[in-house]
Amino acid sequence: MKKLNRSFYDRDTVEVAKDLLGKYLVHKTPEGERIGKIVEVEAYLGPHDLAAHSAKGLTPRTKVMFGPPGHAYVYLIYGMYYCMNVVTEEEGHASAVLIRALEPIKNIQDKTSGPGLLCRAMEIDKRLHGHDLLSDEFFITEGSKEKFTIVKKPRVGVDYAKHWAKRLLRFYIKGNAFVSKR
DNA sequence: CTCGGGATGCGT
DNA sequence: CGCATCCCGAGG
Repeated sequence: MKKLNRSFYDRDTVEVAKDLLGKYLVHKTPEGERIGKIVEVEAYLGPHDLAAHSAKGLTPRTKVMFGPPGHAYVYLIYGMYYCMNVVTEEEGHASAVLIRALEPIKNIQDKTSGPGLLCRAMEIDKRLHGHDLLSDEFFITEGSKEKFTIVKKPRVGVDYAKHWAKRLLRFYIKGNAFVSKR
């Protein structure tokens, strides 16, 4: 299937987030090619978005978010899970889309309903932090041409972000069984 | 250097 | 609701 190109990611973050639904995340590991369909995402809109890591400015950790679009921003959360984001918009904009749930398509054994779980199932860890998603081992492709309704909700776990916590920046495929339960 | 807390998930 | 488990970022 056709790999998404740079210009797909170099667009408005909310548009990229919604368009990522239904696409296929592919990671080629030594054990085989792991593929999951993206069914849930969240948009993080840059340094002015108090829920975004980039709101703390350009630090060693967030440097990738400030970089060019189409790269993976992977970080460790609560000392035990990794979360994966796709960097969006032009360099310096520091926006990203968090991948929150996948529907297993190929070579996936473990659970994928949640950002930490899907990284474990896809073998995504800090080695892939900053990785270019136009590479040949880790990328996103077009999905099936199915029709679906997109549900919009507040983002999960960002109550600290004042009015930004209320914004409807979480998107998922209505009725999909693999959307995370929260 | 210390220290508080986190875009989580699971068990109670 | 508690907790695992550790890196980051702020402050001294």
